Amino acid sequence: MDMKLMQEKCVEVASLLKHFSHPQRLLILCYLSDGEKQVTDIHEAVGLSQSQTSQFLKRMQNEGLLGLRREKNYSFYYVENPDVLKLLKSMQKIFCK
Amino acid sequence: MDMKLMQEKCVEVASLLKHFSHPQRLLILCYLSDGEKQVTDIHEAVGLSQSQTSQFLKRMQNEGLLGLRREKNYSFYYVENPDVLKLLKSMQKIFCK
DNA sequence: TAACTGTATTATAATTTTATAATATTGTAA
DNA sequence: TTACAATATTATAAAATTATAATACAGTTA
Repeated sequence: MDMKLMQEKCVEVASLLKHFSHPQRLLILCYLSDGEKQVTDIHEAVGLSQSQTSQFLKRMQNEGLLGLRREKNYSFYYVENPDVLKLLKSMQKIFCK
Repeated sequence: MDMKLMQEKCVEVASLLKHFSHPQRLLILCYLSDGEKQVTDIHEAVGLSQSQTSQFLKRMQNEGLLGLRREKNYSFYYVENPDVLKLLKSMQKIFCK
């Protein structure tokens, strides 16, 4: 792979990986890696404030990592980007064995 | 894997992944993933200033991602952390095909 | 030893991210 | 329709990161 192409890839991938670089936000992603969850469950599971959890989720949704499904007055977030899911799985193999 | 353990892992892994979250720094890591390189080569390859390249390299060395070998008046940096190397390879599979 | 090359350091400004608190919105159930 | 639960938004303060410029240092070579 040539440097020029690699550079472009790195811009794209780094902007995804920004979201992996915060402990509880990474935990959110791991938590979501086995299926959709509602906001309150997420914020209680990872120990972030409701506000910050909501902000993080929204941002990750805006940037295409997560998807959102609304039902009743719940918001269910899930990992939408398939590459992100792949990466989470392979990180679990590398770091959690 | 339980939440408590996962939380600890995420603290550790997120601090590694911080270094993946900047485009040219990620490019440095990719560039080094096929072997050691000297600083000038690195900064020319990735298009960062000499100063910033040196700062990034030093920081990644301090945090255990990179190793350093000195020869003559050159500094050769290489990926020292084997998990980082594994992750780089698996990212290349996911994002660069 | 003087000049040069490669690398590191320092200081600082600019920007981005993170954290926190307060409040707003929306749907649901009493 | 009131009250409540779930989620979102806003503003702002604090902290961390990134960028830039200037300079220092160390080894090499003329």
